[in-house]
Amino acid sequence: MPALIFSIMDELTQAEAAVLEHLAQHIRRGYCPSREELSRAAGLGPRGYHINKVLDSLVAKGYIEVERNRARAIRLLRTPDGRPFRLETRWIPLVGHIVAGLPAQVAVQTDNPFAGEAIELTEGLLGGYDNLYALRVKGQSMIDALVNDGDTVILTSTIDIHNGDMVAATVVGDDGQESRTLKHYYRENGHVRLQPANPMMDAIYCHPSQVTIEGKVVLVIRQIG
Amino acid sequence: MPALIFSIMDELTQAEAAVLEHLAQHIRRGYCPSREELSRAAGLGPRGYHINKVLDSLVAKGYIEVERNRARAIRLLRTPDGRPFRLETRWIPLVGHIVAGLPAQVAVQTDNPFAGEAIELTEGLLGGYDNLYALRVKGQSMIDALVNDGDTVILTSTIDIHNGDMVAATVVGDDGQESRTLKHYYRENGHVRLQPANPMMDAIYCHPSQVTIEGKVVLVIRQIG
DNA sequence: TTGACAACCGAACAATTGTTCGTTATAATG
DNA sequence: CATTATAACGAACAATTGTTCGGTTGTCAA
Repeated sequence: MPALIFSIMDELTQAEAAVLEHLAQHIRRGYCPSREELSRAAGLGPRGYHINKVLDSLVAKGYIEVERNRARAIRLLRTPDGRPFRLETRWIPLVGHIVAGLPAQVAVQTDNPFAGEAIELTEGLLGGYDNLYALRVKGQSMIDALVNDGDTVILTSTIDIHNGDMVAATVVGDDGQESRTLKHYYRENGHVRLQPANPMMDAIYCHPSQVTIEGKVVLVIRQIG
Repeated sequence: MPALIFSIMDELTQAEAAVLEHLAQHIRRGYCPSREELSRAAGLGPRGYHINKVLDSLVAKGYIEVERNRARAIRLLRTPDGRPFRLETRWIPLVGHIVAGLPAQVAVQTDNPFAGEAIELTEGLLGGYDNLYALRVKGQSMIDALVNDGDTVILTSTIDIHNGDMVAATVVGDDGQESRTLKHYYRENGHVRLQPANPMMDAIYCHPSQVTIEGKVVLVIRQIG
């Protein structure tokens, strides 16, 4: 889901925009600037403490929050362009691979759950899910799910699966052979329908006992180049 | 690309871990805590300024940077689990849609280039590219590129395209009909080969004059559920 | 011009916050 | 047990930083 639209924005004076820009840059590099630094940034002289007026205005317009009588205690809520300024990212552990047919080779869990590789993602991509982990796809066995070799799949191990969810499932075929696929899951009168994402492919029908759900697919990422 | 491996980590004392955790939480919520707050968080009494020892140790271990004689001037470099703590995300403007066959309907540019929808992504996903924009895929015309209805494609308008790059290209057919596709681009002896990502599909060959490159595809994102 | 008003400057003040230093407590070591 | 070292505490101090207030400048309207 893309972000909200912030086209309705209060106008910013030149000083206000300068202060916001300086704030954003400084905070990204570590911590909040003092009012004197901000004052300089706004072109208000070395100790022009008129900066409070500017800050008050920015508070009124909803861009920042200021804690009174505390040093460098300004919270940046939105950047000059009006977008929310958040510091919310999450590291998703990459726990293994999905290989053609084979059961997923889930990496050994060390004592530190974050010891291995991981991917940093913005909260906005993760849809509020918890218990997330990532698998790297090896080979082209998932092409019917529109997932290519090298793609990264983010899954949640949350247990409740609803009809229509895309899941990583292990299917035991009639010949006893196991295979793992990414499919849309439908539970319907006594059997399980696994529907490929590619509408040109046919669904698989099987008995519930043949299917083990590994997790629900939340996100697929394909980095190119 | 997943992040580096941080399995080699200095051990943290309980106090150090507590301080780091408190720092991370506080900074995520806006700004850096003072040493007194940190002291409490580490269980070191209301004004136990032994906190400096803990901070020095964390500096030595590379977790934080401290600016001397400045209030709340602590830079968090890594979270307690050893992962880099960065605040680097970018908002990619969603400028329009790719619709089956039709030329991309690029949204009207307002005076504010960030007025419309946008997607916040971590730098790690963007591979250092600049001039990025996002297109939302409508319909299933890109399935041969393993891109589904609803997927988001991130492109860079950087002009230099190399052989093998995945590009958004507009192709003028022999009948004069325009169509837009996502394909791998190869320039080879006098003609252009556009190779679908799906290895089961065939390439398209055409004359350079028939092809207009819109941009290079950097990332494909599919949000599910 | 004159008055009202807002923007801007600078200095004094007050509060917070970081630093230093001496002391006490606890643990380790012989 | 004595000794040493380290951790912890708290108060005094110093530096930074936020706040207030009086003043200057400039603009606009009457």
